[in-house]
Amino acid sequence: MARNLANAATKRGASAPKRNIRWNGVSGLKGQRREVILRSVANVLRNSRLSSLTIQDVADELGMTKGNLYYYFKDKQDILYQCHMRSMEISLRALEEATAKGRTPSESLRILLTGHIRGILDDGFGGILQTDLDNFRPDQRKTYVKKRDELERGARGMIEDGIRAGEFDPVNVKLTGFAILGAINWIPKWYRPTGAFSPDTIVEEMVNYFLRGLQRQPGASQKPLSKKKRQREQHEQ
Amino acid sequence: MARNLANAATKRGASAPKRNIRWNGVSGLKGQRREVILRSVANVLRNSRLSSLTIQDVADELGMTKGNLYYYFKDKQDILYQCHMRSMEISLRALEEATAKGRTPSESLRILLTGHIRGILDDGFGGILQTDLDNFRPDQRKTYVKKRDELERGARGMIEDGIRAGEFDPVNVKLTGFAILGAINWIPKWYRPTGAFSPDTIVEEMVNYFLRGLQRQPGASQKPLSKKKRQREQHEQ
DNA sequence: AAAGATTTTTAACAGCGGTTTAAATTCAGT
DNA sequence: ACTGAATTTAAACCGCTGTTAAAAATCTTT
Repeated sequence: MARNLANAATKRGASAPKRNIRWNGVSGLKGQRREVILRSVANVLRNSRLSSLTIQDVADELGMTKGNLYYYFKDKQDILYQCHMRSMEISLRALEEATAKGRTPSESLRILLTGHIRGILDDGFGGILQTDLDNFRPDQRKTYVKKRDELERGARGMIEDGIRAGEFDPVNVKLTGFAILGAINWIPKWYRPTGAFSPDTIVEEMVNYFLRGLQRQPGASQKPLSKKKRQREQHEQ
Repeated sequence: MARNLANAATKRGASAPKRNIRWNGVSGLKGQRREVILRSVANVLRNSRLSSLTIQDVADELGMTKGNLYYYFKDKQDILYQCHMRSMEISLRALEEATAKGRTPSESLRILLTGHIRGILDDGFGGILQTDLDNFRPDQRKTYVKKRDELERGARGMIEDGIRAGEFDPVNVKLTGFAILGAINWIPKWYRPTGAFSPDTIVEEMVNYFLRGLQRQPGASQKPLSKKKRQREQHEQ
């Protein structure tokens, strides 16, 4: 019964029991198992809804006792936080790829949004986005919000670039960004892996729609962009 | 101390204490107070986040004890359900207005989305949308989902009409509908009444963006709409 | 002022779910 | 096989929060 986690962890990597690292490092054995647990949370998240995400559920999914989870994580909040970060990292990778040189704003934005959506659909951490950050510890919230802002700023930057380049209509960058990212964040609410729409279809169709709304209309009036008045931030959580 | 609710209820309507109806009707005294309570939930929802929406909070907001709430509602679930319905009714009113005769699809859709967003921003029940329907009683869920589907079908219908009329691009109606409504449902996550954006601005900017993404591009290829293959429903909650 | 219904409070209950602790088990290395 | 470290379990704890029941207070009517 004590092999469950180990089994899960080494399921893919043959049966080689050779483990030379034993300490508590990021990539140590304990660290690996932490990842297994987090992936398991993602699984639970896929099926049941967030409101019923209980420590017990996660333990059941793994076939271990809930007490054991506290050997790997400080508390539930910590687990949730880690999930948030995993999810965010995937999206930030997409941002990185998107901001590579030599792309038009449309191309960049398409890559970013595609990667962002795929991350939500594929890795299963999407559902975590519904959680609010209220019971994060200050440092956790700070770290997470920083990265989230990075993502949002990235998306907004591309929209701005597109407007400046005359490729996009002069929309309100911030609100349009909220609209796009909000629509994406909402996906886990209706998406079901067994449903009618494949991730490919969803990505294709949604990203197309998002971009079409930005594309400059030939007959549109050219409003002068950027009055440069830094509007106060409106974004609590 | 027993006047709190009454005070709140009659705050606006002068100090006339005449109450001829006493029974438990929809519009009876008890019914009126129920509305006051629900509005109070909306207030709590505006400030704190949903995860911390506790019966105690609601009672505090009203200046009464939590036990008293059970004189007006069966249980917490019931309260939440009522909030859902209030919120939905507002949106359905917008749908009704939007589907009046003699409007183009764009016009209809604009009215619907405007009313829907305004409802979320103004009445304060928007935050309730984050809740999942898991712990609804079957009948509650059925009733609510029926109305929600009505709203979604309404929106989709307008998109379809627009495509048929050559006014909109031939998008995937369902997914585009998810995108639009999802973006709207997400609004309570970032909107703050004291923030930089007024409801007017938000409505204006978002609805414009949503419609621009639908508008037929002059050079776009005309895909034949409606293969009529009823795709399986993908929408659990 | 009294009676009866309505409304509110008080206080206690109950269960769920996160957390802790110590004991038991497993594992790696000798 | 033995030892100590790493891992897991079992069981209990505990606080929070929804809920209930009965008593107290208030209001309405006569």
